[in-house]
Amino acid sequence: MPEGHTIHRLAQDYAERFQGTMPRLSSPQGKFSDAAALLDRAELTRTEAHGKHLFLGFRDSDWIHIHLGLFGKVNFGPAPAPPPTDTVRLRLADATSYVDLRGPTTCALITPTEKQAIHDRLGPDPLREDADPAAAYARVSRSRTTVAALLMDQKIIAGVGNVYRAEVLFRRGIDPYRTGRDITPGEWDAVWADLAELMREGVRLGRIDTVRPEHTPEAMGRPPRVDDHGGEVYVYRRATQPCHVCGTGIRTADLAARNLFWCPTCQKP
DNA sequence: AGCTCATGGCGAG
DNA sequence: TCGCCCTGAGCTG
Repeated sequence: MPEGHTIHRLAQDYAERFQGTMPRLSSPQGKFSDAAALLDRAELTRTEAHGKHLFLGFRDSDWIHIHLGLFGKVNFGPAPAPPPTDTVRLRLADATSYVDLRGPTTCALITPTEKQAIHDRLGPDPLREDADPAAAYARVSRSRTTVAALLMDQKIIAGVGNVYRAEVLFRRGIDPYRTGRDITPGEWDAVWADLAELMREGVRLGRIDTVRPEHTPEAMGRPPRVDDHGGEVYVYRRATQPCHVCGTGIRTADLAARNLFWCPTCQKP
């Protein structure tokens, strides 16, 4: 379940196992059979991530565009690959390993032109070298929309999802309902820098950890936290529980069909 | 067995 | 803003 860090990690993992090899491609589910047949035993030449979009490059100019959506999952394993279940959209397999893709919103064969169009409609990605935070701020600072909604808008900044949005706003002490035009350049710089650091750590660890050392359960004398999404966070899915910093009950609300979480004390208007 | 919910995003109105 | 698409886990009964 994917925010940008997951996708960048997947780009690395696909490359580590298959780059330079000519894997078998198949679509046991059937929805990607034609393209899989076309690229069967073609060389995987490179992989790339931009925000939540994953690109697998074959030969010189064939790309598979993958977007996991909310439900998509990727599972790697060692050869021999087990018989696939009927929900596997795409399997890559070679002599040493296999990888199964299930439930993606998108899995499509695209041209370099179509790939470029996807890059063009995405905002800068804090995990990419070519990212320009000023381009994002130019749009944020002109908008009357809430900063919480802007952070989820992939045209403005690519790769941030519901967890990073809630956590970075908490860490910077920013009320989620402030508007974009109310965010100062200094605040945006700090949000961007924080996201870049948190997401890089997310790629490395494969999970979202946002709690500073001084606020961990051990440091605060609290019992160790058990959470079903795996990471240590300040506010995400902690509605009504006490804030790790000030003890105020964490609040939650619907914002653009997603659950928003924040501390009304630590995040001042 | 059926319901609800989840780190996402699209198109219609 | 709503409905819809993709899947699976964790409930309830």
